[in-house]
Amino acid sequence: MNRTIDYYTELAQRGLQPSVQRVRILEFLHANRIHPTAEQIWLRLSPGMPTLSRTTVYNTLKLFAEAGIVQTLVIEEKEMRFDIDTSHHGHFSCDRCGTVFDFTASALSGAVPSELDGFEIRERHLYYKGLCRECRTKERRKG
Amino acid sequence: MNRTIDYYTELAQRGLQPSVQRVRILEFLHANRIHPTAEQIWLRLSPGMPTLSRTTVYNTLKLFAEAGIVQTLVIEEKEMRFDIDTSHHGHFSCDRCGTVFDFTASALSGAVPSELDGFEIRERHLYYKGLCRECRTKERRKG
DNA sequence: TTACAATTCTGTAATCATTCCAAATTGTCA
DNA sequence: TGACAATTTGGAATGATTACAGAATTGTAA
Ligand SMILES: [Mn+2]
Ligand SMILES: [Mn+2]
Ligand SMILES: [Zn+2]
Ligand SMILES: [Zn+2]
Repeated sequence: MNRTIDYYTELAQRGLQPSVQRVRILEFLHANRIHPTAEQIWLRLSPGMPTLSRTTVYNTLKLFAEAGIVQTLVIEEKEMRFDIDTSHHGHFSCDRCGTVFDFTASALSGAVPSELDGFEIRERHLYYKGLCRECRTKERRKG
Repeated sequence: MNRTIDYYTELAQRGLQPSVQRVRILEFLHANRIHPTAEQIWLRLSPGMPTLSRTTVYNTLKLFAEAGIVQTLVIEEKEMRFDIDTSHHGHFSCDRCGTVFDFTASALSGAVPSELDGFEIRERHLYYKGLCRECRTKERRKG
């Protein structure tokens, strides 16, 4: 089982040229389901690809988003996150540790309120914010 | 009926000093339910208050958010919007004209999925993106 | 009122994620 | 191999937001 080949062909089948950079970024997204930012991806890949440019990471993620390979999450101001899981699900962002958790959300698949009759809905997002279980425990210990 | 006095006392009751700038910004938010950005508020208020600083608008909105007077919306990357309506409701953002619409969303009041047992939920947001009715019509005409 | 401290406001500089852009590199195919 | 197109690179530009330090305003007590 050669993952690199898998992702190489996945890109080719979608009509995207499977450059080394694109395959590595796609690999990273599949292997690290952490809703990373562009910067996080660059930080993790650049040791193994010293010439990798931040701009390439940004360009590639934009390309992937347009091709429907990833969905973009805007939860915190300023930083965009990328999710290789494009299915309908909700996100919980911890204010303390910054982790973004997935959760099942039937609300995203149900009917649209009549107030939006005639609107064309292209994306639906549900996100919660607060403290994750671990961080909540830690906060309690401190008081 | 003197709105200025109303908002003056509203701030005072919340323990916030009702400065001229704060009252004007609060007035604006009540009168213009457009989920404005800080920049929009500044652009609309500065003609009548030539010395108003952008920084003051940002500081005041942060203060209002901490006091629970407004809720902050992060829908588009980079720009934060402010909503004087802090009740649970969903938002639809039009990709074409940028307008942010409200809609009723029972999903925001319901039960939390068991995946988030033990989590402390502080905020819930539901937002859709796409084309509003008007923009959809315009797009169709063009083909 | 007056004086002084505390709070608020102002304007410029700094920050930082993202985008722009032109040059360099790589891929395609005759 | 040679030409042309697509992709990558890295440094500069952008733009919303924040930091900061001095100026203005307000509150308080004599
Ligand atoms: Mn996810
Ligand atoms: Mn609203
Ligand atoms: Zn946490
Ligand atoms: Zn529209």
